[in-house]
Amino acid sequence: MKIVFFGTPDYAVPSLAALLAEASFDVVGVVSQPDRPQGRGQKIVPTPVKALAQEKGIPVWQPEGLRKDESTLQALDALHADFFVVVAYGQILSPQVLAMPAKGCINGHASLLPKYRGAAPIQWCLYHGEAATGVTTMLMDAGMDTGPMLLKSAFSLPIDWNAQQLADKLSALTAELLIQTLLVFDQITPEPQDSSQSSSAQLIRKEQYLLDWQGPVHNQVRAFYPYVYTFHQKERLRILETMPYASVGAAGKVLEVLKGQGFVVGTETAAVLVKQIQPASKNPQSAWDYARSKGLVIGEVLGEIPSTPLSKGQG
RNA sequence: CGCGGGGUAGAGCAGUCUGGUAGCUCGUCGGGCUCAUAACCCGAAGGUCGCAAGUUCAAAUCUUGCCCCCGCAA
Repeated sequence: MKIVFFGTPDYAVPSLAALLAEASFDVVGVVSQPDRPQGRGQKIVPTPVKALAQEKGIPVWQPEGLRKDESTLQALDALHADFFVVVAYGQILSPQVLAMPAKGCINGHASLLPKYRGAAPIQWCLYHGEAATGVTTMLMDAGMDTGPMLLKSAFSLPIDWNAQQLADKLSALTAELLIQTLLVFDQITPEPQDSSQSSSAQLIRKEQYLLDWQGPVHNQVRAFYPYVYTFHQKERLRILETMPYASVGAAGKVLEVLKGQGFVVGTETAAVLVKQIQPASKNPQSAWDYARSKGLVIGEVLGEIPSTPLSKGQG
């Protein structure tokens, strides 16, 4: 069975690895996003999926825009694949591409469809405080995650999981479910999605990282981990870990400082115990350490955005 | 050469400008007090001050080079 794999980040790597490990599958090509400058110092690093593919000697294509890249399109068509398997690739497949493989294009999506269609299902699922989630494999069509569903795998979602933990779990689960889907593909009856039950998981915008003390603080922190930040003493302060806490107080106000544990901050609804934080330019540290060294006192209010612009390079 | 912050005891920090005994809070260990405690009191252990060279009578501190960590921006 000839397969072409489409994927880019770490999240997709277990899926590619699982396909490679299955003897009856022949991964004849890999498509990934172009390598882009990343991180401090603008270093260009290969995408994680590309790195694995190259290690295994599999040809890799990295078109800037797949739908218009004629040479890549021809090359993919010439592979005469049975399946295209797509996991977190990062580009939309045009109808021309979707029609290439003999049996179809299969996508592993990180939600229980039709809920959370789109680019960021993991984050929005956490943000809305879902009690359960899972992965879905589907036959792709031209819409955004609207194709007929093949298999699902669900589990209950612990209250203290953050996006990273959930992504790790879903990444592994996606790999398993994809293999299973491919192995029994001919026996599966695709099930159309009930679009009336659908919701969409929009791309994350940078503004969503600014903590809203009036909102679902705990869910925001874990959904957009580790990027959620607020301000304290005019400095950026990332909030890495919180837990719901039975107390009431004004949103953003420090209510208690708990020795060895952290500090409690009021929100619109209840309160949260802040456990782990990261000041700008520092390594992550416990909220208790921070409270002690910064002289955090009860009654202080977090989240006041400094009126003076941050210095160059910090904006 | 994108902008910037940082590396001092197990943890978080001060001290560096203006060179002169290595300091604070917490933790740990021992003892005491208490009905009791994450509270309080007394005491102790624990550090090549990121690495190297230089200047100096003397370097955590000044000079030069290097390593590592992180925030922003992309």
